[in-house]
This record gives sequence, C-alpha cells and structure tokens, in this order.
Amino acid sequence: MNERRVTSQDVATAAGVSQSAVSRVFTPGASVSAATVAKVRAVADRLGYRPNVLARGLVSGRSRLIGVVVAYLENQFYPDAVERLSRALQAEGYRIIIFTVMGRGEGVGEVIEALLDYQVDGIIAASVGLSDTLTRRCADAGIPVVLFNRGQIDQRLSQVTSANRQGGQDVADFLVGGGRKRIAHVSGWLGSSTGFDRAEGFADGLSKAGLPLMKQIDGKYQRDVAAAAALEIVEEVRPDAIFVGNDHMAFAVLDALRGTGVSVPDDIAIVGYDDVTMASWPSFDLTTVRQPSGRMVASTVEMLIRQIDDHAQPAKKVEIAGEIVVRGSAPAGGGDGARV
Amino acid sequence: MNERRVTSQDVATAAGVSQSAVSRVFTPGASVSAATVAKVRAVADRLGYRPNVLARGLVSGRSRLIGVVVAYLENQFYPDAVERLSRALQAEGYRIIIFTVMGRGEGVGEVIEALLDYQVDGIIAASVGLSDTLTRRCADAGIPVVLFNRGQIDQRLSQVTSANRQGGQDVADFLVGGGRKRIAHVSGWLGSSTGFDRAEGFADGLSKAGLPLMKQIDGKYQRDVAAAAALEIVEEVRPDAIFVGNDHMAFAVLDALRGTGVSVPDDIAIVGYDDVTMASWPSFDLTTVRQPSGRMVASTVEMLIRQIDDHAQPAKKVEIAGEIVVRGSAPAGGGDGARV
DNA sequence: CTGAAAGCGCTTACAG
DNA sequence: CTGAAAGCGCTTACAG
Repeated sequence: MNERRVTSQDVATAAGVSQSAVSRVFTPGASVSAATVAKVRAVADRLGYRPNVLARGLVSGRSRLIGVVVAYLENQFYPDAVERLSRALQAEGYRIIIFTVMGRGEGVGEVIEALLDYQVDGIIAASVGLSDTLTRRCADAGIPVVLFNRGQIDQRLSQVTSANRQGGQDVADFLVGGGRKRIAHVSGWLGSSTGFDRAEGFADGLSKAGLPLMKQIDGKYQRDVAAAAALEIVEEVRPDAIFVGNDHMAFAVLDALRGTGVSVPDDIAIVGYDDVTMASWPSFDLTTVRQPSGRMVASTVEMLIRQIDDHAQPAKKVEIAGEIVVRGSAPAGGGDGARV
Repeated sequence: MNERRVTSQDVATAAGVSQSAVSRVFTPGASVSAATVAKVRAVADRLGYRPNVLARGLVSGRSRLIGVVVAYLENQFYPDAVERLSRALQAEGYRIIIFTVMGRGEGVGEVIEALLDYQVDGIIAASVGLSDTLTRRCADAGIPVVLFNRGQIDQRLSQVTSANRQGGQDVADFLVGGGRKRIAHVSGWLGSSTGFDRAEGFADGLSKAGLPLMKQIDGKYQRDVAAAAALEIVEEVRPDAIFVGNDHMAFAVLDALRGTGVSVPDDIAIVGYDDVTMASWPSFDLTTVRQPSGRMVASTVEMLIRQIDDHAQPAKKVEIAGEIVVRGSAPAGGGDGARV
C-alpha cells in the first residue's frame, strides 16, 4: 500500500506516447486522434491513472473547489441547503470546501485569507450572519461570489433569495383572510435582509388590509430570544396570530406557548417561514412559507458556474417565489373567524 | 480587481532575497535568520502575499484537505458533527471538503476517485450507511481513514464511537430500575455497528434483569419505518417502554404515539440515543443516551492528524462513554412502578 | 543561514 | 494530430 501515485508520465511511457498526449486525452476539447485516445485510455485504466487535481489547478488556475461559508448549522435550512449544494456542484465537477465562521464576523479575516489560499474558484455565502466585508473583499479579489439566502446592497454581488417581501405580505393576507384581527410579529433579525424584508412585507400587507400590527419584536433568529418575545407579546397584546420570522424560531415559540394556557391554533395562529422538514412533523404541524430550497440551490449553482466560466458576467439578483403551506398551526379557515 | 496574485518570487524581488528565502519564512521550522524573517514578513504583509496552498500541496504531497464523507444530513447529529469537525480541523490548519454519497453505496466508486483526485491528506467517514468497500479502498490507497460513529471489522481502520453496547445496557437498567416490565425496542439499522451494538447491549441488560424483550423491530434509522414499527409494537405487545435506536427515530415515534390514545410517559416510556439538540426541546423532552459529540470529534481529529503525521501509526479503536440524560419522556421514577 | 537548481504533475502555446 | 519545452508557485536537498 501507499505506492506512489501513477502520473501522466507513467502512462505516457507505458502507452508509447508523449506526456502531453496523455494530458490531452484527459482535457475535454483538446485535439487528439481517436487512436491515441483509445490507446491512452486503456493504459490509464489498467494503471489506475487519474489526473492530479492539484497540479491541474496550479497550471490552469482552476481548483474546482467552491468555498461555502456558513455560520451555525443549527437552523435545519442550512445543512439541508449545504447538502443540496454539495450534490449539485458535485454533478458539475466541483467540490465544496466548508468554511465555518462564528456569528458576527469574528474570524472573518482568516476565512477570507483561507479562501484565497485554497484558490477556490467561487464562493457561496450561505449564512445570514455574515458580515458585508467578507463578501465584498472576496469580490475585490476577483472571485465570483453568490449570496445564498441573503441580500446585500453591493451591486457586484450576485444573490439568490426567496421573495421575502412578497412572502411576508402573503402571510398577512392569509391571516387576515382567516379572520385574525390581533396580529403580531416575532421578526427575523432585522439587521439581515431576509428578516427585514419579511417584516416589511408583512407590515405592508396588514396596513393594506386596514389592520394594525399589534406588536413586533426582533427575534434575532435565536430560539430563546424568539420564545421570550412571543411570551411578552402574548402577555401584552393578547394576539390571535403571530407570524414568526423563520421556522427555527417558530418551533421555539410553539414550545413556549405549550407551557402557557393558550392553545394553537384556536387562541393563536402561528405561521413560520422556510418550510424545513421538521415543519411537517406532527409535533409542529406548522403553517409556513416555503422557501424553495431546491430551486434556490439550482439557481445559485447555475449563476456561480456561469460567473466562473466568464468573469465578465454581470452580477444578478434572483428572487424565487414561495407559497404558503397550510398546516395545523394556522388552518385556512382560521377557526371560522376571530374569537372573543 | 482580479489582479494577478502575488507570488513568493514577487516578495523575493521586492525584499532583495532569494525565492527560497521567502519560502523558508513561511515554512515552520526552516532555518532563517531573524533579520530575513523580519524583512520578508514586512514585504509580504505590504504586498498581501500568502503561499499558494495548491503549489505547496503539489510539491509537499500535503493538500491540507480532509475529506469528510457523509450521506444524509437529515439526522441532526451529523450536521452538528460536521460543524464541530470543521472547526476543530480548521484550528489545526486543515479544511474539510465534503463528499456526499447516497445511502447504500451508490456512487461510492466516484467518491473514492474524487477523494484521491483531490489528494486529501485524510478521510473521515462520518455516516453509518457507508459501504465497507469505500473505507477499505481508501485505506488501500494509503490515506489515513477514521470512521466516525461507526465501527468496522477491518483492523487497519481507526474508529471513534460512543460506548454503544454499554449505552444499550444502561438503558435497559434504567428502564428496569424505573419499574417498567413490558419492554420493546425499535432498533437502529442492524446492519450497522451502532444499531447492532446498542440492540445487543439492550437485550443483554434486560436478560440480566430477568425480563424479556417483548418485541424488537429494525427501524433502519428511518422516521417512517420507526413510526410504523412503534405502532405495530404498541398494537401487539402493549409495552410500557420502548427504547428507540436513535433520537431521530425517537422523535418520529413520539409523533406517531401522539396520534394514538397512549400517553408518554405514563403509559409508555420512550428513550432515544444521541442527545441531539432537539431532544431537549420541550416538544420532545426526550430521555436519551448522550453521545459526546464534542469528545468524539476531538478524538477523531487527534487520531487522524497523528496518522497523517506518521503513517506508521497503528489504527486505534476509541470508545467514548456517554451517560443517560433523563427527561420527561422517561422520568427516573418511572411513574412509581408499572401500570396495569 | 542562504542562493541556485531541480522537481512536484500537470496544461498549453509553439512548431511541425 | 503530435512532441518538446516552458512554466504554474512552491519545497527541499545541495553547496557554500
């Protein structure tokens, strides 16, 4: 075991051709005769030759590595997305290399350096908490960046999000249509585009319907903050519906409410955002806005690869529509009208 | 933007030293004078130089990349472990590159090739479903492999697991001690070491206590299979306790039971395995055996790095003890004895 | 301690 | 279509 790897030179010698010929056989689009291809392939297979990706990367300037920057994987939406990204990129001949950063941009400097060190061909920033500097500096370095599930003002950055504003508005319409009248919001982190946009769309939707937003608290995308916020809201304004900025927090809210006397959905309807797998588990049975993870990933991969192949590609901002998935935590009828 | 990266040659010229001198400054342990170090460091910082990892890897034979092979990330234990592995390895100067494989070894051939292509320095196989061939062939290629949370007969392979047999036995003791008498098991996949060992330890514990294992069904680590199994068990043997092979399945069992008349823990105690984050959520409040993920990761990383640094290191099998975490789904007292 | 040189395993003009 | 050669950006003996 541990015998030296076979190189293109080994194959060349064995096949009686030049080393460059071997290289061409493994370079799509290079000009080689069918005879050479056949001869080389046969020997390569016999010897178990495979091109060394590192060497290839060194000369071609392409590492076939995509850096995926994530923060906490606690919210199930992210591991799921990472898995999909990995599979999709794998199908295109790329691999993902994971860079974990702490919440608020600690260690971001190192991550940027590391990203450059590994000569990644592209970067997917898949976490809400990332500081703007990280993404901007990567773009500065000339590496294509796509923001996944987060927006940013910077025009050079491509991004893929769901239609968060519209989603928030849809939730408002849905709740109002269900006869809810005392409506509150535990928002996503308002410092993030997703949290902000959903909250804005939601407020808009309510005001169009002529209903007040009884109270809104920033849940910061954290379970404990969200749970406390919900309790505070219940105490103060006695709502008949709460829209929670994502499923991850909504589960915490559901849990917190279970401890009090109020019943979901009879007393209070709860709506989340994301439609992660767990939302459909009977324990939660959560009405939520689906973020079409699969389509978001497909779009992200497509954009990133296009930009890698042509760095002149202009940045694009893609928004993918999601729809409300109605489940038990907020049934369509709204329990025939508001209570009281 | 997109200006050519600065190379060691650039730094050498600017600093008035040879290129090898620059290289030495960035090679820990190389012999360079303090004066050279200072001079080169200053210029390097000014120019923003960082060694190209690919080039370094090509000549040194070290890519500083660790391949992490996972299957489905649905069970929260795995994304959590991946995150920990990523952080721990990052601290040691390594990065992880993710390889996702489908359940039963489809695409395993490609994964092996890709692992070799990228010249990974080591491999962590972090998924129960991986076929033995994958791991064995990697070991054949001379790449250090550590199995994370799975066992295998092959003596050349290092592995880190929790003390699954003991854990199963502990659960038996715990349930018996709580006065439960009609005890059943929805096992983890019996084709895996974790599933098998836990089941065996459990059966052993019961038989030592002189109690029968009323019924056992293989839950295959799948939610739907586990839920159906639990229902079948309830129907057939009216158990007062079910040990479920991991938390991921236990959540499904809890969900399924909620639909029937039986109450947890009064009628039936439920115990899981893993202690993933969600186990402590009020919705589940699951008594379970903790798999000390942090210590398992630390041990995995340490072993892997040791083997990378010295390929002659013998393979080791590490087992880390976990303890029962008692929560509402199976309280310690067992509701003062069995019912009926 | 330091520089010149070889070489890691490839790709890619350059001639032919 | 094909080979010889240069070069990608480093590390590492080899002399000094």
